[in-house]
Amino acid sequence: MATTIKSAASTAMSAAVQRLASNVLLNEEEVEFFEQLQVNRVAYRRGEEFVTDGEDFRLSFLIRDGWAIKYKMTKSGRRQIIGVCLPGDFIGLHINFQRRSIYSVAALTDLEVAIIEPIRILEVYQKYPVLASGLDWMTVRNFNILSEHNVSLGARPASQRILHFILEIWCRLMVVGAADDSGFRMLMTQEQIADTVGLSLVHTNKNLRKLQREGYISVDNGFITFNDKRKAVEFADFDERFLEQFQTRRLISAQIAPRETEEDELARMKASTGAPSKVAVKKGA
Amino acid sequence: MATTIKSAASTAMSAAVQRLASNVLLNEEEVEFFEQLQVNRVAYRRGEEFVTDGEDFRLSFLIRDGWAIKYKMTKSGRRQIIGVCLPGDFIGLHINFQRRSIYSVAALTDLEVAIIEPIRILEVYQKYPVLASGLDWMTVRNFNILSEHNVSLGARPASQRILHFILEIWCRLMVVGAADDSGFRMLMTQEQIADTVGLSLVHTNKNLRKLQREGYISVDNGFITFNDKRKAVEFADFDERFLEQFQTRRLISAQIAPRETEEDELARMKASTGAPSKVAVKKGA
DNA sequence: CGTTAGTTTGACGCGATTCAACCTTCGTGG
DNA sequence: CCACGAAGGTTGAATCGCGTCAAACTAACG
Repeated sequence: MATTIKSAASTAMSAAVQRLASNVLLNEEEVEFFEQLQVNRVAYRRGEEFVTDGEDFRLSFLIRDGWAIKYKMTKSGRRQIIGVCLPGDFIGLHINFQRRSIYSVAALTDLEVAIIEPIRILEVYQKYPVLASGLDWMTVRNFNILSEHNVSLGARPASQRILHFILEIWCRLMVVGAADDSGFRMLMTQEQIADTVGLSLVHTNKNLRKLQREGYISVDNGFITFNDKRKAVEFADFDERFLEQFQTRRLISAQIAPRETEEDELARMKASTGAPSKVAVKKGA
Repeated sequence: MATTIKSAASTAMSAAVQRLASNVLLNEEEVEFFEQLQVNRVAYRRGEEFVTDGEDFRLSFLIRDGWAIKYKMTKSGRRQIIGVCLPGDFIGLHINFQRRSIYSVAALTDLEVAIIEPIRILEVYQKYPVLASGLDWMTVRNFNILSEHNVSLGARPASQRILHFILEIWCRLMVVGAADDSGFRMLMTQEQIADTVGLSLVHTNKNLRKLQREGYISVDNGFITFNDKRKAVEFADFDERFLEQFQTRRLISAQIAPRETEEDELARMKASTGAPSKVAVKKGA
């Protein structure tokens, strides 16, 4: 099962392009450019820390395959995982603004990433307004994810917090084709989940078992299945609009001829999930 | 005392410009344009909710004076405050991407805001690369603030969490000149603080008192004073780099002639707190 | 001078952490 | 091929932090 998912994610179109295509209509040229961005690749092994809090951080990463975590340590030695990075996610997209990292990043699984020089991202903003719009979308979405985490950590009890997190990961994996309707393979240990939802390992375990006992999820060898999604969403107080944000649109590329007028481009951005991006009014005014 | 601070914040240069100027070198033209952006003003009264979760949200706000909160309600009726908005902060800067709001915003104090059409923000990105760079900076900083909240909520005990939050607000107020070295006027009730740090009102009160008893802060009629900032920063596990981010640079405007070459512009962006922004390479390459 | 919003404090109980033990699976080396 | 250790999962019991309930207090305001 796991193998199927993995191969699906790494064929033909990269996860990153799938992510972008879920928000914005891409043409062939854009897809090609974005794939090209990812030529410079590196692999990390499970457990490897490849960005360290406080140290130099001048290159951006784009996850092609595998999962990673962004985290910080408190002075009392507790680890708080700030974000889980899935295929198609950037790490350090806005790195232009800081010379040193203010968090650490480690590979949760064996990892395949593309290393991207910040300059190339600027190039996206200069030359590919639709792609840029997609990147901005990703930034906004990450902000929303982080906000939801805040709500969970601050105002939701243990079991809801955990289920909410599981639902979030599932949504995000769906977009890049690494989950199916029934569920997904959870690649985090309970300790890592605990450090994400701000609970102790023991308490996380007990509530995870409770969620199973009460029929919200089934766990089989790391594969999490939702028995009744509606019930789970309800119980976890999961914002359905959040879910909508991740609904991938089927329309991808090849629907629009490569060389288009500026009006077409604007139209494509308007057709994206939301209003036109900041680059939309490129020369309008 | 409060009056002094307030008048200081609303004279001559707007808080927003002060914020931008703390990261980026602005010339007169840019300052003027940005002030002009804020001509369309509205006032809200303390307690008024002017953005509602789930409803239309198509205009951006820029706080000129007063404080506001962004929050969400959970289904169990708890309120989690996602962010405190201070003078110079945008609300809905990236609104282009969502038609409806996914949080509510309410005035914490009487509020004076500028209403800005998203199109005008696009204009900033088109025509004023240095200003745009400053806006991006603000976005990144907001992300960092939210990340720190995550760490606090997930991994820090009550008293540290509260003190950390107080220090954060102090830092942010310093940038816009609404706090001094000794402390600042806290304009939130304990209930609002509680909803921000994810604790009950009672427990927040008790720990707030403990912080006073143990000599970290003094509170006099809403004015919070740090008795020993070093000790407070240490106890709250407050990231000093976070603090540095907010250190305002003295160099503002008028240092560079209004009409400059593109190289000067690039240089000014490079001189900002960090590397050049994405708009830096406008026509380079 | 009463009313309301906000602060403060004590008592009680629950939820989460911690400690401690045991179990399973899996990879590695003898 | 089995023995062993390491990593991860599971469970119970004791403890502590935090939430809830309840009541009193203070200051601001009409």
